[in-house]
Amino acid sequence: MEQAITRTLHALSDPTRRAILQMLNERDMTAGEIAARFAISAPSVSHHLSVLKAADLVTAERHGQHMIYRLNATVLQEVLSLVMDLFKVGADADTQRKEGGHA
Amino acid sequence: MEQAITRTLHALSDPTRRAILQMLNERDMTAGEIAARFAISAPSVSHHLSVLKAADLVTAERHGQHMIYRLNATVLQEVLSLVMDLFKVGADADTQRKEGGHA
DNA sequence: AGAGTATTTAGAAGATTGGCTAACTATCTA
DNA sequence: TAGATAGTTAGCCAATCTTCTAAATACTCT
Repeated sequence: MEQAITRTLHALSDPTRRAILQMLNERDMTAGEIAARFAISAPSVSHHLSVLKAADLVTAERHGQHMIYRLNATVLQEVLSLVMDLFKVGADADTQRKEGGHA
Repeated sequence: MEQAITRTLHALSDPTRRAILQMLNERDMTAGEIAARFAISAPSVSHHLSVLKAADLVTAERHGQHMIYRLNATVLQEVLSLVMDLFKVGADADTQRKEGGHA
């Protein structure tokens, strides 16, 4: 669980991966469509996608020749909420906790 | 700004650094007090503190022989909010980009 | 079955990270 | 001024990260 947070935050700490997540937030995309929007090679993008998948931030589904990637918005939201909760950020800790019961 | 998010998320992606932030969320502490709670060496803790300081997640103030570290809760909250906003998780992608104005 | 397209896996180079010990700087106290 | 204490900086090493090219796998179409 602690491990999961580490994996998720690490996945989010890379600008390319965040850009991928933002693209997927607009719409589902194939690996090729995603790769086409970056200067780095397709295998590198594929690797980033596997990191995001390992962190459960995206899901992948094969459609014929294509792999369709989809944002796992729930997990992203949960982890960020969890981190916020973890630190009870903000001077007013009780304001933070009211919304806390999510998972 | 994009760079700042990367630095902050990277700083948060290490379990030791998150533990330090949680400790500082309870109360301000000296470098020595923090170091004493970990199995790793004092120089290693000092390095983690410098990473957190570079990410503006903590501030440091000298008090005589001691360095007192303090959580910068505002920055932590802002960055996490920013990331949530960035992906506007769970919401319609339509509203997503409009609310960019935060910090 | 064979050719072509989409994507991943393998293996390697180069950069970065996180840990260590040793040495340095800064401050306090005698 | 010298010695002790607190913390950081420097230099090193092993592990991990990001990227690449080349090769393998998965699927479609003829």
